[in-house]
Amino acid sequence: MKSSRKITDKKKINDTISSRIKNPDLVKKKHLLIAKKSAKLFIKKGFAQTTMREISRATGMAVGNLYDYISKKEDILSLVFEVYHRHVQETMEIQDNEIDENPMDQFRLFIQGSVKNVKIFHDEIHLMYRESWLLSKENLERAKQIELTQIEGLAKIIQRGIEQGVFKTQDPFFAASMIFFQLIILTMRGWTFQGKYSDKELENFLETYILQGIMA
Amino acid sequence: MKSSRKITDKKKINDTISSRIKNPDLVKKKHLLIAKKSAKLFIKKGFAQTTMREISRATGMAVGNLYDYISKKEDILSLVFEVYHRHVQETMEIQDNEIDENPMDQFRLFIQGSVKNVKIFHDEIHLMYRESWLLSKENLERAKQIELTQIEGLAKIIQRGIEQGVFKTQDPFFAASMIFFQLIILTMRGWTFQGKYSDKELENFLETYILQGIMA
DNA sequence: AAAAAAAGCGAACGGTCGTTCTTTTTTTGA
DNA sequence: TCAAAAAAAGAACGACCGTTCGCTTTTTTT
Repeated sequence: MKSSRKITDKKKINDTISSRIKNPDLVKKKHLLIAKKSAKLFIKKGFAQTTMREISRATGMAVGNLYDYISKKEDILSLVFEVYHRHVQETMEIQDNEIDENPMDQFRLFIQGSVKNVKIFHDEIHLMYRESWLLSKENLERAKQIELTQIEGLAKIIQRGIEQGVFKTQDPFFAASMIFFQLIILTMRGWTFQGKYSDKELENFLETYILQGIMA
Repeated sequence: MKSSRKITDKKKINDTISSRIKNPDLVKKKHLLIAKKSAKLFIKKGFAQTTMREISRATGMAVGNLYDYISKKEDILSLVFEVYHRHVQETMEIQDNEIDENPMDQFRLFIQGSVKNVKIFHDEIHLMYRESWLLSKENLERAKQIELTQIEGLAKIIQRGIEQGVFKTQDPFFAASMIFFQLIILTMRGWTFQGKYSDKELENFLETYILQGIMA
């Protein structure tokens, strides 16, 4: 029997990764597997330094089989970002449901939630800030957009705080951006504080410092 | 005549890069050339994605000749960092000569000087934050140490400001770290502000925001 | 000016990488 | 139950990478 597998068989389903496999549930399952296992490797060794053979070993899938689910190595990096972004957006939606609180409480809640998220996704965030520039133009644009949405959400909280006189800052979006970056500092420069402060201390310092930056 | 070039000929002069070439001035000159040209390539394509052949073309040196001045590709990354660090330390020494100012002025001077430096070395800083983790243990340790020294310098200024009642913060070193990170964030996430603010506006916002974080 | 030393050169080597190809195994459905 | 479709497998391919080696050219020394 002639093989039915030609490169031209690969489908481009909307804006997701192309795949030769027919069963969409299977594709979703394997994409998640590939993303999770690869993320660990990328974090440890970097994207460029991780080989397809290593990914094959980590996922338990043969190299040829991997290429039934992706079309190039870069697709795997996109998959990793996709999985992380999906999670972020899900937790964002939960936060959005609590809009009628007062700005101060909402702000603290946002900070605390973010700190928790940063802790959980420490490695993934580090990876994204290290290697997002390797993404294709479209995928990079999408990553930027998601970050922007998050910053704008925080800016809105600050804006309401200014209107009610509890916060004070020259520009809410600028302040939101700075706070956003301050939140991820632990991810990128953790070693600066290594051994100097306890986790609790660090969290406390961070929240106080951020607050002082926008308090009226 | 038998070639006198054996790998074992290479000298390890103290803690610098090993080289087969005898003339130290020539080594220094070529190391600088290699570092400057490679930095540009690394910034554009990343260290792992830049080939020795590209570095050869950019420097005008044959590949074999490059290896007369280094012993492995990673040495070139170290060279790039070395050149940048030397510059940073030089500008730091100038700033240290002005210790008897009042803390507020000194602080502003520090911030303005840093902003200027960040602007000049935008690409190099970006590169270092992206790829420092590829360095060998010793070189990474040295990079960390230099950053730490800078932070401690800022912390000392803040400390004096607290003693004189102009600044107020829970922990000077923590505050200094946060400020330091805020200063370089523009390098990494410049696109967040792209088209939103002018350069002058950005500088002004940044200084004001940082100041508010530690003002009494 | 000749010999020795130093510096420069680029083809060639061995290995590894991403990707493809063909075959084998498993699943599906009539 | 068995043939057709789908999925999995891994050997093979070709390109390219970092590095080396032996040679040539240039500079220095006597």
